[in-house]
Amino acid sequence: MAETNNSVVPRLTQAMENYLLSIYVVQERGLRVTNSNLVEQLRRVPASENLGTSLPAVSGMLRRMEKENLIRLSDTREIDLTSKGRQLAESMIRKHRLAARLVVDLLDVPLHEVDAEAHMLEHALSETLEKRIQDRLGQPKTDPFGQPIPGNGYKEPRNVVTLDKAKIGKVMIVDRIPEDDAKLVAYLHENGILPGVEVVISDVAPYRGVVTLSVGDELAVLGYNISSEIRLRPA
Amino acid sequence: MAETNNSVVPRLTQAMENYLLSIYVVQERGLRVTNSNLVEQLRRVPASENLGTSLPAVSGMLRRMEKENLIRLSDTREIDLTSKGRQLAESMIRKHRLAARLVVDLLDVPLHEVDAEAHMLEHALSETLEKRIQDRLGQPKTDPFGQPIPGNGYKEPRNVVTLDKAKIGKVMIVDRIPEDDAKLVAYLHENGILPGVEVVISDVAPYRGVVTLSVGDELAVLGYNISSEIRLRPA
DNA sequence: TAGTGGTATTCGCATATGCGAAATTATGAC
DNA sequence: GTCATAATTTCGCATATGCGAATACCACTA
Repeated sequence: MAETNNSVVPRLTQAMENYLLSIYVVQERGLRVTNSNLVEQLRRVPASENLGTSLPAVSGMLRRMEKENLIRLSDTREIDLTSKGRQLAESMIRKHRLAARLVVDLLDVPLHEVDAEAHMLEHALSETLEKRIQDRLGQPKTDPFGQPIPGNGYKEPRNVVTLDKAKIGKVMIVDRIPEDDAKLVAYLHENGILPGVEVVISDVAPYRGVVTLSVGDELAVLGYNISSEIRLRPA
Repeated sequence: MAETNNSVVPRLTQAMENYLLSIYVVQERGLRVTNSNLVEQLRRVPASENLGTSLPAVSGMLRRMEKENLIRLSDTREIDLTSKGRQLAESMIRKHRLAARLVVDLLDVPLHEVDAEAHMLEHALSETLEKRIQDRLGQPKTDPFGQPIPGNGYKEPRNVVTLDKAKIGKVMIVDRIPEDDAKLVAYLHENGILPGVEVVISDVAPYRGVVTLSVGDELAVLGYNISSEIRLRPA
C-alpha cells in the first residue's frame, strides 16, 4: 500500500499548503506579509476545492498554523515563517515550480494554463516523485516564468530591475514574468516576452502610466502596474 | 486565473472521487458492490488526507452521493452507478490509470510505488491535462498492470482465465496483475511476472493452495488467493 | 485628543467528512 | 418460524474549513 509515505517532511492539509505557499510568495515579492496581502494572494490561487477565502478564514487559519508551529505572528502584525514553516513552504514552492516545468517541458501545456495546472499538481507530488521529476528535468534552476526553484542552486542575477524602472534604450534580458494571470501570460507569450529573451526599452512614460518595449522587431505596450511585475537583467 | 476549468464534467470532492473510483473497481472485479466490499476497497486507497474509512462513514457518504444523483441504492442492498456517476467514475479510472502510465513511462517510478502515486495524481488532473497526457503517451489502451483505460478502445481478450484456474502445461501470457499491494507488486516485478510476458503453468495444487509457474527459466510460487487476481490469456 | 479609515478578530453558523457505540435489519441455518 | 450471525444504519460527537455581520484595534490627521 502506501509505502510511498517515506517523507521526512510531514504532510499538511491542502488548505495549509496553500497558505504556506502564498505566504512565501508574498514574502518573495518583497511585500509585508499581512492578512490582507495574504487574502489577496490566496485569491489568485485557482480554486478546485477551496471556493474562496475571506479575512475571517485567514485569521482562523493563521491561528491554527501558529498553534502548529508553522508561523509566528510578530508584534508588528506581520507573519513570519518558523523554520519548520519555511521548510514546508519551500517544499511547496519547489513542487509548484517543478510541476510547472513538468507540464511545459514534458506535456506541452500552453503557458497561460500552466499556473492553474501546477496549483493542482503541487499537492499531489510525493517527496519521491518530486525527486524523480527533478532527475528527469535535470534539476532546473527556474520554472518557466523565471522564478527560482529552491534548492537547485539558483543565483540571483546582478542588477535586476523591474520594467517600469528600466532605462530607455538599454538592451535587457527578460528575467521573470508574472504567472498567475492567464490573459496576461497569453499576451506576453504571443509577444515573445519570455524569460531569456532580449528586449529594448523604447519608452517609459510615467505620466501615461505606460511602458513600451521592443522584442525583435515588434513593439509591446504594458501598463505600469504590470510592468512592475516584470523583471529584467542586463544583457 | 483558473481558465483551466473548462471541464464539461463537474468536479467533485476528493472523497467522493475516491468513492466513485472504488465502486467502479469493485464492480469491475465482478464483486457485489456492497458497503462492506466498498469499505475494504476504500481501505486500499493510500490515504493522504482521508486517514481511514469506517462503515458508518460509508453509509453517510453513500446517502449524500445518492442525493447528488451519482448512485442508486437498489432494493437488494447493492450500489448502482447512475449514468452521471458512471461517467464520473470512468473519468476517475481513466485519470488514475493514465497517471500510472505517466509515472512509469515518463518518470521511471518503480512499479510497486505506482499505485500510490497514481492515487494522489488522479485528483490533480484537469480534463485538459488528461488530454495532453493521452496525446503524449499515445492513447494507451491499458495501464502498467494491464488494466484497461476506458475510452481508448480496449478489447477484452478471448479466453481469459485467472491463474488459479489455469491448465497445467499451457503457455499463457500475463494479462493483468494486481496493483495495490506494494510488496506483491515488487515480488511480481522481480520475478518478471508482468503484463505481456509469457509464462507456463507448471503446477496447480489446490490442496496446498499454491500455484507454480515458470517465467523464462525461473519458477515462481504464488498462493491461491493471489493467483485469483492474476489474469492470463492464451499465447 | 477625538475622529476616521483601514485592518484584524470574534461570533454564530454552515458543510464535508470522519469516528465509535448502540440499535436495527437482513440472511441463512435449523 | 425462530434465532444467531452478518450487514447496515442511527446517534452523538469531532475536526477542518469556509462565510457574513458585528466588533475591536490601530494609526494618523485635524
